[in-house]
Amino acid sequence: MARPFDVKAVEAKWQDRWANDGTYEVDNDDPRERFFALCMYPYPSGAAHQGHVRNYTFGDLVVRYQTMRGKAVLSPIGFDSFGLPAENAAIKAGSHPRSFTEARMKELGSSLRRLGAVYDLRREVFSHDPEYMKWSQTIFLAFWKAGLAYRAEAPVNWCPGCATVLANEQVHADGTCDRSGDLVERRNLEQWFFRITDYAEELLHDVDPLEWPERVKTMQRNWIGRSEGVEFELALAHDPAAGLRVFTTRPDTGFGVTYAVIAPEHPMLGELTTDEERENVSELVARATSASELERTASSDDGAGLEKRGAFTGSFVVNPFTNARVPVYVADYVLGTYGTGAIMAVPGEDERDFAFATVHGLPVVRTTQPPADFEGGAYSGDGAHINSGFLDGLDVPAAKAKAAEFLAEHAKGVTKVNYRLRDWLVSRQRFWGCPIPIVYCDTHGMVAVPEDQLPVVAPDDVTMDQSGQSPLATHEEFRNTTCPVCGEPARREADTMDTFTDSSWYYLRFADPFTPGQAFDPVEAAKWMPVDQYIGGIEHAILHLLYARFYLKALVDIGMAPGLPREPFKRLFTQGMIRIDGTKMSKSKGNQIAPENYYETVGADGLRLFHLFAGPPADDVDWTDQTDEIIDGCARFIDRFYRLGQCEGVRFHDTFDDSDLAVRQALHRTIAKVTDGFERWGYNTSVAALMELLNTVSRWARSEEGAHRGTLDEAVDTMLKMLAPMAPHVTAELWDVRHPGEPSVHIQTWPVADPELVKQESVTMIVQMNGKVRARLEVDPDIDEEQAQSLALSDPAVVEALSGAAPTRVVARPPRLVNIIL
RNA sequence: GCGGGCGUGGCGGAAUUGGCAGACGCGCUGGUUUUAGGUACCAGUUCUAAGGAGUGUGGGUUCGAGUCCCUCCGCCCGCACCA
Repeated sequence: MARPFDVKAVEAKWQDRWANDGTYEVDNDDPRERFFALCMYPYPSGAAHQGHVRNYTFGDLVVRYQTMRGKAVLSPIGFDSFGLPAENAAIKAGSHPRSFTEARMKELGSSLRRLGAVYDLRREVFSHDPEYMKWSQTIFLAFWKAGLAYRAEAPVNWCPGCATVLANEQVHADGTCDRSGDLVERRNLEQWFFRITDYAEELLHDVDPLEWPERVKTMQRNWIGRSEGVEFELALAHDPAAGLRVFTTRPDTGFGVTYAVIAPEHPMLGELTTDEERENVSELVARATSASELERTASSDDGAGLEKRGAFTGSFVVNPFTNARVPVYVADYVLGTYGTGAIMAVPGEDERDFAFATVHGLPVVRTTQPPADFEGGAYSGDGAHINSGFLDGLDVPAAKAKAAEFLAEHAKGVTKVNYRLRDWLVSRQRFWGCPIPIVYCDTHGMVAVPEDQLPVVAPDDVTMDQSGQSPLATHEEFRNTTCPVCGEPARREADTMDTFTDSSWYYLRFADPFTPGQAFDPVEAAKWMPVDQYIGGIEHAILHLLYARFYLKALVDIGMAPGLPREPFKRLFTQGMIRIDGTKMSKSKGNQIAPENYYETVGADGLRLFHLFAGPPADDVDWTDQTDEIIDGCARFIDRFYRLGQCEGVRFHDTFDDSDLAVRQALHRTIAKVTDGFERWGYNTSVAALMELLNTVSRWARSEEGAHRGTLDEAVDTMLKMLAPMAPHVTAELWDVRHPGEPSVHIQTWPVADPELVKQESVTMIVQMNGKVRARLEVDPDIDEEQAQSLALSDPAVVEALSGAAPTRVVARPPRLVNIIL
C-alpha cells in the first residue's frame, strides 16, 4: 500500500516531541478542571500485544479528548512488576527476576510509546521499586496495627504448580488454580489475612451508585454473597441442655426438618458420634478432609456419590417446631467455613437436602404448597404453607417472620446475616513479591519492622525453587535479625505479599508521588480522586476491583487517607478481548498477531483506528482473515483524508454558495455525532461519522463546481481536531503542514457544533397508508399536526390512492410521518 | 441449576423517545486511469421476476415494533453444594 506520507518517520517524529514537550505532565495544583484517566497498569510481560493496544488506545483517546476539552488530565502509567511469571522464568533461565522484569518493563514501555500513548512519566510507579515497597509495607503495618491484618491457622488453598497458597478469589469453582490450572490442595497452615469481611456490608452497598458495567457490579455482589436468615439451636436429644447451632435462610420450612447435617470439620462431631458409628464417620471425615475441592464437588452433579459422602453420627436432635427427634448426619456438602458449619435439612424445599434424603432414605415433608404443575423434588418457590402447624396458610415472607419469632422464643434464635466473602489471604511463599515487614521475637512475639528500617528488601542471592518453602526462609542472613524491641536475636517473616496488594493502592501513588516522606499526601491525592475513568479488562471484575475498594476504605478508616472518597473508581469501562479462532489471543496460547507487523505499513494510527472502528469497545473482537483488509481500509481512510488536507484534486470557487452551506451543515452534524460517540463509548460510530463526512466533503471539493476555500479549511481543520485523539500522529503532522508554527492540534479546543447548522431547515416527512410508505415530502421541521395532515392528504399519490374514499383515521407525527389508515 | 447479556445482509456492525431497517467499513460486481498487476478514483451491492417480503421462533400491545410484553430456540459470560 503506497502511503502519501512517510508513516514511520512521521510517527517517530511526533512520539519524540510528545516525550519532550510536557503537554501531558500535569501538576497537582493545575487550575484547570481535573480529570483522572487510568488504564489498569500492566504486568510487564514484554512487548505490547493487541489486547494492550486496544486497552491503551482507548485510554489514550480519553486522555487526549479530555485535554482538548480543556481539562487537566492525569494520565499515569506504571508496571505491576512483582509476580510469579517473572520468578518462574528466572528459575528456568537461571537469572534474577529483577533483571528479567526490568528488561520487559523497558520493552513494554517503548511499545506503548510506539503506539503514541502519552503519559505523565514523572509519576511512573512500579511495584518492585524500593520506594514503592516502603509504602506497601507501611500500609501493611498500619493495617496490622489497626487489627485489619492478622495471622491465623486456617485450611487454605495450596497450589502445587505455583508452590504457594492462594486467596479464595484465585481458585476456580472446580478447584483449579486461576493461574496455573493445577488442582489446588487444602492445607492447614498459618498465614496472614486481611480482614476484608469487616467491610462486606459496605463493599456490597457502595457498589450500587458506581458507574460500572452492570455485570461487573453483579459479579461483585455475588462474590460478597450476603444472605439473611436465622441462627438457632437444635437441642440434643440425649442432652437437652446442649444444642447444635444451625443457620438457615428458610426458618419458615422448620416443620419440614427431618434431619440435620454437620460439616466434617465441625468441632462437635466427636461428641455427637456414637461408638457404633465411629468407624463410618471417621472414614468419611478422612476422605472429606483429604479430598481436593474437585473431588468433593464433582460427585454433586449426579446423585451417585452422595451415599458415600454422608454418614449417620448416631445422635439425634429435636426439631423445635415438631418436637420430633431427627437424626444428625455428617456430610461434606455442608461446609465448615460457612454459617455455623451445621444445617437443618429440609428435603421438601431444598434440592441438595432432597438428593441426600433420597439416597439415605430419609423422610420428605413438604411445607410449601407447590403450583399444580410442579413436578420436581424440592420446591423452593413461594406458596401457602402446609403441614406447618401455626404457619399453615401463610406465604413464605409472612411465615419466615413468624418462624423467626418462634425460634427467638423457643430455640435461642437470632436473626443473622452471613456472607460468602472470606478474609483475604495475603501471604505467599514466593520470592518475587513485597516482603512482609514483620519480625518474630521469642519474647515479644510479632513485632513491626520500625519505620526507619523500611523497606525490607529481599537480598539478591536467594535460591529460588518451588519446594513450597519461602525462598527467603532459607537465607540465613536475611532471616536472622534482632528484635526491634529488645535487641535479642529474632527472625524475619519469610513470606511475601500477594501482588494484588500492590495494585490496591497504586492509583493513590499516581495521584501524588511527589510529597516526600509519605505514600501520598491525602490533600494532594484528594485533588484527583476518585478516578474519573478507569479502563481495563473484565478479568479483574472481582479480584483487583474488590481488593482496591477494600484498601481505600480501610486507608480512610485508619487515618492514612483522610478526606478521600471511599470508592476509588467512579467510572469503569471494561473493554472486550481479542479472540482468534474462538479463543482468547494470548501469549500463553502462542496465537498472537504482533502489533509490530503493522507499524511499518499502516502505522500506529492505522492500527488504533482499526481498534476503534472494529465494533463497540465493550465487545470482543474476532481476529479473522478479514481483519487485515479492514485495517487497510482504516489506513485508506487516513490517506484519503491526508490527500484532501493537502487539497489534492480540489477545485475552488470564490463565492459562498448553497453547496458550502450544505457542507457546513454536514460538518456540524458530524461534530455532534462524533462527540456523542466519544461521550458514550461509541467510538465505532464516531469513526463511521467521520468517514461519511470525508466522503461528502471529498465529493464536493472535487466536483465540477468546486469548494469555497474557507469552507474547506473549516471542514478539514475541524476534522483534524476530531480525529486527533484517535490518530494522533498523522493529525499532528497534517496540522503542522497546514498551520506551520502554530500550536499543536492536540492542544486545540474540541469543536462544538453550531446549533443553527445542526438544525435541519427541511426534513423528509414520510406519508404512510396502512403503515406502507406512499410518499415522501420535504417539510419544515416545525410543521404542526394539522399542516402535516393536510399536506399529506393533498399529495397527488395519496389523492390517487384514496380515489375519493375517506380515511378511517389519520395519525400525524410531525415532522417525521403521517400514517393514513383506511 | 441460578444470575447477567446477546441473536439485524456474504462478514464486522449502524439505527434519540416505538416512526424511511441495513449508516460506515470489509468483501464482491462493473467501470475510469495504467503496457499489465497493484494503487487511486467512480458506480452498484438484503432477498425477490413483479407485487411484495424481511431484524433467531411463535404470539401479544400499537395507526405503526429491530426497539415494548410473553413463549420457545440458539449463543456468550459469570457463579455454582454458601444452607
